[in-house]
Amino acid sequence: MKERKKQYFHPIEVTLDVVCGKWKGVILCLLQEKDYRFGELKDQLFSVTPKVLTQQLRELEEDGLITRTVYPQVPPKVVYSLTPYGKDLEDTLRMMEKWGQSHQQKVGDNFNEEVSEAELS
Amino acid sequence: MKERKKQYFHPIEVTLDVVCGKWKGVILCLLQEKDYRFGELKDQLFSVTPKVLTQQLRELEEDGLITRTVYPQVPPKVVYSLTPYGKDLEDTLRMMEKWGQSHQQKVGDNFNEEVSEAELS
DNA sequence: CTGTATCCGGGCCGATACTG
DNA sequence: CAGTATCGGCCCGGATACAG
Repeated sequence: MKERKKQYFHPIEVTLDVVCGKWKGVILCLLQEKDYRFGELKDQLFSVTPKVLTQQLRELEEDGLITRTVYPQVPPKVVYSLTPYGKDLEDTLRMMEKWGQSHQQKVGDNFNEEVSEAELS
Repeated sequence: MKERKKQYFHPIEVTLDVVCGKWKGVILCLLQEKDYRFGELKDQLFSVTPKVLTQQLRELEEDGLITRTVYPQVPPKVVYSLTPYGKDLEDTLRMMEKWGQSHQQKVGDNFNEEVSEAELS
């Protein structure tokens, strides 16, 4: 899977190592609000494939941020929720969210300008 | 270089997109303290190659987090410093740093518990 | 509903050598 | 001192199909 045995020079690398996956940030933000089932997450994330979603969730689980609860029934039901360590990230995530909003606004003009696809020649 | 035309589902993706490079977190943390010259950063990061360091710095610059100031002299001198947007990340980075410390600590404790748990019974 | 199994392309990042 | 240039490996993440 994902090897995480490296030596860190700085504590922030630990956090980044754990949070830097294509969908992990959003997943963690969603789970701050409430627990989610696998399919609900898939719907929220819209364009994620089940394989990749499973990967991201497994890694978050291995890193101790979320728990996976299986309800033995048909059809199956699996609920993902935050561990205390995952909840400890809430304030951090909110700050990242805020910064992202303001930064996107700043760069937002650039993004909007290239909405027209007739750009490259 | 690095294409950043994607559509974001969530503001946090902007922040992660900008901060998630192999050395970007540490670089930003260092620059919170003081400005750095290229060689100083290279020394601090220890195992980074000049090519990769340049890449990371260029991307941070493109994203508006840092500025690159060239002093026209021989030998050359280039100083990297934070923009206001980069400075706005300070609190966020500190929180990530703190969480990283405690999480790393937690994993350390688990290891210790596994070894010493037999002594308690 | 909640996943696996396979295949695969791209880009991140490193090693090494060279330059103004 | 502060970078480029070139080559290449690895792994992340997507597409698609299948399964309990």
